[in-house]
Amino acid sequence: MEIVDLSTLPQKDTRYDEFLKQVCEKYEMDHAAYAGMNPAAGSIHGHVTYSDEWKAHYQEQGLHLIDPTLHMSQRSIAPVDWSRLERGKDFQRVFRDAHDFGIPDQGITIPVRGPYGDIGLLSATRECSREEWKKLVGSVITDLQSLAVHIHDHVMTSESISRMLYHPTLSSREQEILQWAAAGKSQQDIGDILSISHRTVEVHLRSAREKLNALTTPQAVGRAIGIGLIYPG
Amino acid sequence: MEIVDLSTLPQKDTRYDEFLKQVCEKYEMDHAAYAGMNPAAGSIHGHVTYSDEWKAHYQEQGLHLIDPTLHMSQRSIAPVDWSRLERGKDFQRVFRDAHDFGIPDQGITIPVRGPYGDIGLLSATRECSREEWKKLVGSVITDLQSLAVHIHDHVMTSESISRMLYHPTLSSREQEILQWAAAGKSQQDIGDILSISHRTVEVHLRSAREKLNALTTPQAVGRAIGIGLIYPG
DNA sequence: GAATCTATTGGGGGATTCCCGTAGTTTGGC
DNA sequence: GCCAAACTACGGGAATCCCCCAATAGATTC
Repeated sequence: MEIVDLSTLPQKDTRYDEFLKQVCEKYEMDHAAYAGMNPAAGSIHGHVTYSDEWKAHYQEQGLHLIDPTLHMSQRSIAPVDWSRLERGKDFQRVFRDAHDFGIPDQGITIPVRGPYGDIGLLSATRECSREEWKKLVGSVITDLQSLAVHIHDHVMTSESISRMLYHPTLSSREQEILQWAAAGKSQQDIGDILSISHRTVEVHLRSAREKLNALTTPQAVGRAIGIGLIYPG
Repeated sequence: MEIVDLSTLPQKDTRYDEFLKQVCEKYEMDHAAYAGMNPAAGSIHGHVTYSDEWKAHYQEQGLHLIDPTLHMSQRSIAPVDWSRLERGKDFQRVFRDAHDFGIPDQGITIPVRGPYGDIGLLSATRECSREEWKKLVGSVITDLQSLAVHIHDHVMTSESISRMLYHPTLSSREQEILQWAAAGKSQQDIGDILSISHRTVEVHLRSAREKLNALTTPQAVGRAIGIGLIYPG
């Protein structure tokens, strides 16, 4: 996974940073962050109101690989209050570091999903008492959900980023062969079915794995199904 | 695609119908409808406040195959006002029929996506002037977005739906290991992660394949994702 | 015409999966 | 208490997958 800090791009679009700042002000938050990711394409990109030092540290340390807020988002639909995250090793690591940069572990993340396996996350943090936080969240969560959809939709439909993040396209042969693999056929079977060498089948499977950023065929099949390139066989 | 009317099931859960009715009342709508679909698994299920006659007609005619509100939802993240739908052949067909059953073509559909490729749609309609409708939508859309997430999350995690769709149930260990396989881990990797022998991992994968009636692990992963037992890793 | 991409086939070899067993412990239900 | 099922663990051997390499033909692009 590679991190792309959208604010450093040449076609930098300051509207998003501005947008996040406004979110902070309007909803009385310390920080707001948007992250978009596409596991199949293997990319993460984002806008944050955090300090540049934290951004640099986060990227240097590869914290995106263990960030529990990112992991959570891969399986949740509903907003997740950080207090409900599992207090594991990764959590300790990320939030201990975050604390050193003045970022509290009191926050909320709202995931939204797009049609191409893309995931958008809108997070907001605030340092205050637990009671105060609960009350705040209750009063702004529906607005934040709406904003999360809005910003993710906006980012994904913008030309510059969508080209980077769009789900990979398999060649018709790759798609065909992956479909047979999902149907439980071995490489030899597929070769016989398509009247080609099982060697060739393996080549196509490999390139399909590469395009889907998958380490194994099972993972490739899973991702292809997840983004609708093939169907469960 | 097969349609399942959740309200006709023996384990019928009237809370959803009740919920939709309340949505109508609270937000001054004529009708509200929830539809959940999983293109990968090829299923559609739903709750509606429409008349039984319309439900029957809809299913008999197979209107779900051409319903533009369903099609739209497969590629959109943001809410879609029906006035923005393409006025094509399918639109004419569905909404002409709908009109005969007292359902207006003024409505809005809010799509939400889950981690398994599942899509939830919350729709609401109201017969009134264009100005009135615009004003109404503006004032309730954020609430509806929030409700859409809520109901879809609820339906997808409810026991009844998963039982209804006849899913083989994997043991927690099998599910866990299959999830790691979908994440691209080898049997040896998984054994190391879970601190068990890679032989044992293979046993669990085998029984998972048997339960899913799959010939290979890729097929098992695909099916498990298709029916929502695991998510693409 | 050259370069690039895709589809195709092949060899060799190591890594991995998969199927055939056996067997002890735990867990939950009857 | 008993039984079925799940979970754990181990091993041999065959099948399969996966990765390295190279090579040809056709289509498209520059």
